[in-house]
Amino acid sequence: MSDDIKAFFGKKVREQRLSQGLSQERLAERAGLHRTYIGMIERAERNITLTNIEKIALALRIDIDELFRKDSA
Amino acid sequence: MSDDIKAFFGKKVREQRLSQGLSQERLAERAGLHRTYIGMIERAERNITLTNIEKIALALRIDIDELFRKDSA
DNA sequence: TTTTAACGCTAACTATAGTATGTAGAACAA
DNA sequence: TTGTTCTACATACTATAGTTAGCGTTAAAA
Repeated sequence: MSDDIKAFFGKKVREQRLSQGLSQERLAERAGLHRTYIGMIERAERNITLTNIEKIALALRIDIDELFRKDSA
Repeated sequence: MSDDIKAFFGKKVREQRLSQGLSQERLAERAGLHRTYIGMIERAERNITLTNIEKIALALRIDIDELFRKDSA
């Protein structure tokens, strides 16, 4: 349950990142976060906070709620 | 910016909680969190993590993305 | 009144998120 | 080959989230 949500979020980030042809490093630069941190998020190894969720959404140029929508579309 | 999102989220939680006629304490019980913690979230004093975002959404019986939608409707 | 419910706010301890460094390996290009 | 890019992973430090206890206030109920 508490792990599912991290896996869900990580998958969403990876989906969005790859669909935009971004590397983890490029996304990290855009978001002002570290290269390895993005990897940890995608691998569901970190319980990310609200402010970093926002940074990633901004870096992906999408709304936050899109990172939580169940239908990927 | 990093504070706006906390305020935005806190307002959303409060809106939803009040619209369901719940006290902070009742919501806290449902979510398995502490009374004062819910207050801190609503007052934008805490940078909440993903797993607690999920707990609150579950306690409010709504999807997480609803807590991030800009149109309250 | 006083009792109760709800909330704000402070303070403090413990757990862990945030952040960075370094190593290794796969894939592909020169 | 050698070099580059991308990613996984393993630590590890420090900043802060998670959590609880306690006190004060307001408002309504008894």
